[in-house]
Amino acid sequence: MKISQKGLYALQALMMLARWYDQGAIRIRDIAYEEGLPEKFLELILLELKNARIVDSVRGAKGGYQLRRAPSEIRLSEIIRLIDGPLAPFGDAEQLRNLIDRDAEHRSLYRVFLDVRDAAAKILENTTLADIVQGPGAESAKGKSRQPRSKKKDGESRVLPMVVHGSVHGGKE
Amino acid sequence: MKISQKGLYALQALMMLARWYDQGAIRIRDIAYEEGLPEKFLELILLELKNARIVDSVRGAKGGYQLRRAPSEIRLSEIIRLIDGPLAPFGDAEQLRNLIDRDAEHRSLYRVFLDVRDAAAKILENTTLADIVQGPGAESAKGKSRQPRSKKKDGESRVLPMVVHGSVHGGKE
DNA sequence: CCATATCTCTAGTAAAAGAATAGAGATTGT
DNA sequence: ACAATCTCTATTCTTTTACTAGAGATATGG
Repeated sequence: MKISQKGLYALQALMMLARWYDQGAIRIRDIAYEEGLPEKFLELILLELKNARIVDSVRGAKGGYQLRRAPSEIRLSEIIRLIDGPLAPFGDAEQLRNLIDRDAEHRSLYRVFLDVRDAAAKILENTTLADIVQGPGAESAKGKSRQPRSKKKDGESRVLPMVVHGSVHGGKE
Repeated sequence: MKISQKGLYALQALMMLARWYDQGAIRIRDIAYEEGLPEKFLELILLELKNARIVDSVRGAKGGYQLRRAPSEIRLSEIIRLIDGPLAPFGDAEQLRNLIDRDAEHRSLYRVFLDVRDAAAKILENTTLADIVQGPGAESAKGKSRQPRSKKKDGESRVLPMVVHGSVHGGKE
């Protein structure tokens, strides 16, 4: 399994959308600017995420993108599979299982590949966007709580990114 | 981490050499034929493995390749790193650690990547060629013993591959 | 010491994937 | 109507992948 630049961009964009979950649509331009991503390329990525029903778009002026589900319902595995393909280091899980069944000579090699895939899948299936952002979209469903999230009382304190230039609709514009 | 065709070829070739460990050098042509690999391409791969001191070559007539160390001393991680690069799904371990230190915004994402890398590394570091072949090179140092190896009394029974066409020097030719 | 079998090494190459860029079209808010 | 946005198709440039070709070096056997 390999995460491409495109895959990283997708994850960064989604992390940003997760931080602003439920606060309105955000323009491509703002995501690109804030995350430092190539705008036109990001367009294609968001379109793909939209077709996969991970994000929703609002067209026209004041349009933009937003998450379609809560950050805690979006697993990293889903995003990576979509953008970069299967999690297995070689072929995909089904192929590997077939090879294990049919190719006696290399069976145990493929078994190792499958083990690696399973290990990666386990982590990526169990990590959601909520697990890797702080912000409105945080608070994971499962008590994973990787870095002990800062004890801020939540309610005020929403300074966060996007101050210099960009904006969220409903924000300061 | 992604295993390329080339990486798979390397592993297949090494598995074959492991099966015949300590039984003399084997020609590129025989490895290619038995494993069904493109000969000229395999040449390059073996050369690379040689420069990395994983295999040894014998030049001239009756020449060929053989493992330089016991199969139980050759970890899959070493081979894959050589042919396909770092085990991390993005960048390499050091890069990821740097990003975790410096990029607060995406820290936890990179942490996940590092977790995935660690999980893959753990498996691949702990699996040697001896773990994935049966033959003279088997019997791993560690009691991993993935598939309960067939209870053959060892001593006779060495029919194995390479009958129709190929040959090992010291074999039937 | 010649002929042959092998590994060694440098190039080259065709196809695919990766990483964008360009621009016209469709929708919506004001 | 008009500007701001997303939508969609095409094109381009670069890198990587997966090979192939062929001349050179070295050892064996007769």
